[in-house]
Amino acid sequence: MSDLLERLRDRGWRMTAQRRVVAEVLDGEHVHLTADEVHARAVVKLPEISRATVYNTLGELVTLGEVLEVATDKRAKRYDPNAHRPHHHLVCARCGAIRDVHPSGDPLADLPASERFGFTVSDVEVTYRGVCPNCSAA
Amino acid sequence: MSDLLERLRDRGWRMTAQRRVVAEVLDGEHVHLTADEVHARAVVKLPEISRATVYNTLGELVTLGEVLEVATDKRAKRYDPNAHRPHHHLVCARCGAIRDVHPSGDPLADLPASERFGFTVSDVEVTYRGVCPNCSAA
DNA sequence: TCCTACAATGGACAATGTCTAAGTCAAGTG
DNA sequence: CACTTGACTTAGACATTGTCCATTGTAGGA
Repeated sequence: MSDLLERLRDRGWRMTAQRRVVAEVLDGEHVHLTADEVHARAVVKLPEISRATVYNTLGELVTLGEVLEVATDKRAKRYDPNAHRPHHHLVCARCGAIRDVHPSGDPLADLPASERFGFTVSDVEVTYRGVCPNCSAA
Repeated sequence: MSDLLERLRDRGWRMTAQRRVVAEVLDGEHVHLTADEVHARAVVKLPEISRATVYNTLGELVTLGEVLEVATDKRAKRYDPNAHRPHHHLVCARCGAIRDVHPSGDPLADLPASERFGFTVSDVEVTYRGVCPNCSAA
C-alpha cells in the first residue's frame, strides 16, 4: 500500500496525515468498507479527522482510479482498494459479507452488438448473490 | 400490467387507489424509476398519496417478487417492473439512462466452485457501463 | 349497512452524502 | 531555516433517501 502513497505523491498529491490514514485503512484484501466505516477506523488513528475529509479523500482516490466504488449494498457506497486486479463480487444476502471473485470468461464479450443500443460499452460489474457458509449453518 | 393487479388480488392484496396508481406508474419496458420518481408520478394521478405509502408499496411489490430492486445507481434504489423476464442492465455513465439487455451465456456458470467460498450462489446481477449514443454525440 | 382488520397519512427521525466559509499546513522558494 | 501560498481540513448546516409510528381512513366480508 505504500506503493499507493508513492504513486499519489508522484501525481502531485499533497501528503497529509489524514490522507495517509485513509489509505492505510483501505489496505488489504477483501476490504469493502462504507465511507462511514472508513471514517470510524480513521478516527481511531487520527481522532480529529473529519467526515468531510474522508468523503473528499475517497472521492479523489476513486477519480484517480486507485479505489473502486462498488454498489453491492443498496444503502451506502462501498470502497474497494483492489482496483488494479479486475474482479467481481460475491455477496451474502443475509449478513452482507463480501468476497472478491474471479469468474472465468469475459462478460463484456457476452453482450452482442444488437444488445448494445449504440452504447460504447467500457465496463462490467458483476455481483453474485447467495448465502455464505456461516449464515447457511445457522 | 392489469395481470399484475389480478395476481396481487389473488394473493390477498387489498386493492386501494394508491396501490393501483403505483402499479400503473411502474408499467412498461425499460422503466427504472427511483422511489421518489415513482412518488412524483403517482402524485399527478392521485395528489394526496404519501411518500410512506409509495415506499411501503414498492417494498411489498419487491417482497412478492413482482418488481426488482436494481443497484445501477449508487444514490437511490431503482425499481424494475420487468421481474418475470430475466435480464441485466446497460447504464450510461454520463446521463444515467438505463436499458434492459440480454447477454448470451450464463454468468452463474462462469463462477467455478473454487471461487464460491462455500456460498450457495443463487443470483447474478450484471451491470454494463458505457456512454449512450446521445451523450457520445454531444 | 356496519365492522374490523388492513392500509394510508404526515411528520418525526435516521442514515448517507454534499457544500461552504474559515482556519491550517505541506512543500517549494529564497 | 523562515516565508508564502494555495491546496487541504474542519465543523456544521443542508440535501437526499429511506424508515417508523400513532392516528385516521377504508376495502371488502358478514
